[in-house]
Amino acid sequence: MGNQKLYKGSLQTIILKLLESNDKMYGYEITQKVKELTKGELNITEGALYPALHKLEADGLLDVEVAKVGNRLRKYYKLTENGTKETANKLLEMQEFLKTMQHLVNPKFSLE
Amino acid sequence: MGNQKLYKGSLQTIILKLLESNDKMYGYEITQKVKELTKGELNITEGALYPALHKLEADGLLDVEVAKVGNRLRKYYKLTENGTKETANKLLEMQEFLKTMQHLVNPKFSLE
DNA sequence: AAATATACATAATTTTCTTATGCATATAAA
DNA sequence: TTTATATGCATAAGAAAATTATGTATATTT
Repeated sequence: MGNQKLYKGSLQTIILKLLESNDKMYGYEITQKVKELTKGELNITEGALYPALHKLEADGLLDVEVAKVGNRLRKYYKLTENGTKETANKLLEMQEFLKTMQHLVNPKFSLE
Repeated sequence: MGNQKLYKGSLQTIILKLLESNDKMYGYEITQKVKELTKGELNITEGALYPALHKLEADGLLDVEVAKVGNRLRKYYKLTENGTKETANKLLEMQEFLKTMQHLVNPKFSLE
C-alpha cells in the first residue's frame, strides 16, 4: 500500500465505475469491493469515502435510497442519468491518463 | 487536460524518472519535456515543480548545480545515489498502481 | 516597441486525502 | 458471557500536494 497516495484524485472515478457495474451499492460495500478487487492494494478510508459520496450526490450524479437491514441502516447509491454521462467522461479521462503515465514511466522507454 | 487533477501524487515520480533518463536537467527543461512527451496532456506548473524539486533536494534524492548561461541562471538537478534507489522504488510503485487502476476501470471488466 | 519565451521563486488558496473520533448494531471468538 | 471484530454511518482536525496569482529578470521573436 505504498502507492496509496498515488490514487489521489481518482476516488470519484472509482466510485462511479463501481456503480456503473453494480447499479446500486452502499458505502461500506464499496470499501470492501475495492479492497477485494485490488487484492488489498487500495483501501478506501471512510473519511474519504463518505464526503465523496455526499459530494457526488450534491452534484446530482448520485441518488440515495435509505434502507433498513435488520436494525441497521444502509444508504444505497445509484447513478442518476447525468451521473451515467459523467461516468463515461471520467472513465475516458482516466484511460487517457493511464496511457500517458504508462508511457512516461515505462522502463522500455528512455526519455531523452 | 481534463485529467490534470488525476496526476496528483505522481509529480515526484515523473521528475525522478526524467532525471534517471536524462542524467541532468533544470526546472524549466522538465516542464517542457513533460509537455512534449505527453503531447500537451500534462502541464507541470511552476508552483508545483519548484517546491517539489526543493523537497527532493532536501530529502537527499537530488543534487543541485547552478550554471550561468548567458546572463541567466539555471539550476541543474541530478539524482544522488540514494535518489537512484528511490527512483527504482517509486517506479515499481507507479507500475503497480497503474496496473491496479487499469484493472479497476477497464471497460472489458464489469465489476460485480 | 511589444509580446512571448526562458528561468527562477514564493504566498495564498483549494482540493483531496489521512487520521482521529464518535455513535450504534451484529456477529464471532475467548 | 463478555470481549473483540465486523458492519454501517458520520464529521472534524490536520497534512499533502496541487492550482492560481504574483514577482523578478533576461532573451528572443514579431
